[in-house]
Amino acid sequence: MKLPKKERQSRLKQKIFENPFVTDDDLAKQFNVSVQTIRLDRMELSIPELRERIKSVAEKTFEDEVRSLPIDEIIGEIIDIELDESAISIFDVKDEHVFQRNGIARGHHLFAQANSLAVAVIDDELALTASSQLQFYKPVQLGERVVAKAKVSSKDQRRTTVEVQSYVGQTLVFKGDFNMYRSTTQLKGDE
Amino acid sequence: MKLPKKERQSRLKQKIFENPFVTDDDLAKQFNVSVQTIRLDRMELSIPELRERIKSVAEKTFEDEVRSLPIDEIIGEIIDIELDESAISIFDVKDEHVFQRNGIARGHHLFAQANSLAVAVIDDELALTASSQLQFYKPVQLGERVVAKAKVSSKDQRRTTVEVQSYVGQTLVFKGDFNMYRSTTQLKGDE
DNA sequence: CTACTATTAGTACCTAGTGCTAGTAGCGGG
DNA sequence: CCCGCTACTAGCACTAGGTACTAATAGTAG
Repeated sequence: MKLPKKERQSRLKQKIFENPFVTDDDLAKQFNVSVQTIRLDRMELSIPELRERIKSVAEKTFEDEVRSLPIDEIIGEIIDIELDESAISIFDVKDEHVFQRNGIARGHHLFAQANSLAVAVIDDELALTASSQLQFYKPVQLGERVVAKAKVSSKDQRRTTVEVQSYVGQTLVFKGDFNMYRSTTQLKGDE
Repeated sequence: MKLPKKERQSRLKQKIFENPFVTDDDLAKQFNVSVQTIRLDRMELSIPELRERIKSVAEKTFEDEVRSLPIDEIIGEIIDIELDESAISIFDVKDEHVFQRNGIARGHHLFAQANSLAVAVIDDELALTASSQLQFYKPVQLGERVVAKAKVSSKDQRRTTVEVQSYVGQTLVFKGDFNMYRSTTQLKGDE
């Protein structure tokens, strides 16, 4: 019934990573061992206690000044924004964003960063992407930092056009033209 | 030296808003009153204790984080594939795919499903998206099942064009034309 | 003087731990 | 068969940052 130590510890690590809000007691019950064993495991794995874990998660958000902006659903970190004008975000390419076999960032992450930024820059209750044209100029590699710059290029009653250009260093790697619906009533289009 | 009650309470509120990580003890020293007074004030103002405050901040971040990450797995489930010909995948729209405020699926998930499918249908070691044109016809709602159908429409030495159409029931909700690079050598383009 | 508010003090209890000591169960080697 | 080792368990004292409650005191208004 009980797992070997190594197995338990690696699962423990995973569990806590997935849900840092879990107590030692919960874990002890899940793994069918004593609380003490869980604590020994945490020591060995250098995993801090529940409250410290929660605190560090909270500190991360809190330190981000951008948290006050209505940006709770953004891919990448917004570092500058002028509503209905322009915005800049950065996105660090990590393991989970790339193809395992060649370390190239998957396209939808670049799209997601650009599209989120296009949504964020629009100063309206609702912003949905109606259509877009994308160009992927150069593969982005693991570890690179993508800087996306959005500019509102035109605006009428219902629609706004946002141009997003993403760079790695000085190199243009991606460009997207987003045609966005605005306003409070949703008719067509997505996001 | 000591402030009147009302004044102290409004400053207390402000202090805690600015820095939710402050303890009652700290506050008591700052306002030069007893810890009990601070606690009575918090009760009257319905401000939760330190740990609860930290926890709620952490929960907010954590939910945002897990929301932006799971774009990684192969998006949608491939239910039929004929290499270099066509493919079909399904994608169920869940909580984590939609905007909280209106339950509409975020565009990059539809893009990700379509783009993954375009990559999958190509019978080559490497397939990267060079460019694409997207149309979002209708918002997709939480709980809906999106069926994406990919068709290879043209093919030459280096490039393949894949048309993907996504449906909810009989309704076309999304269309994407993907211009893909193939082969083992990577030159330009992403994914 | 009494009533009332604001404040302070102190106690028991809570959670989710740390840090420590001690004991046991199972296994391999000599 | 005992020795030593690892893994696990158990218990106790203590901690922070509280809750919930009772009681006492100071000041002020009627």
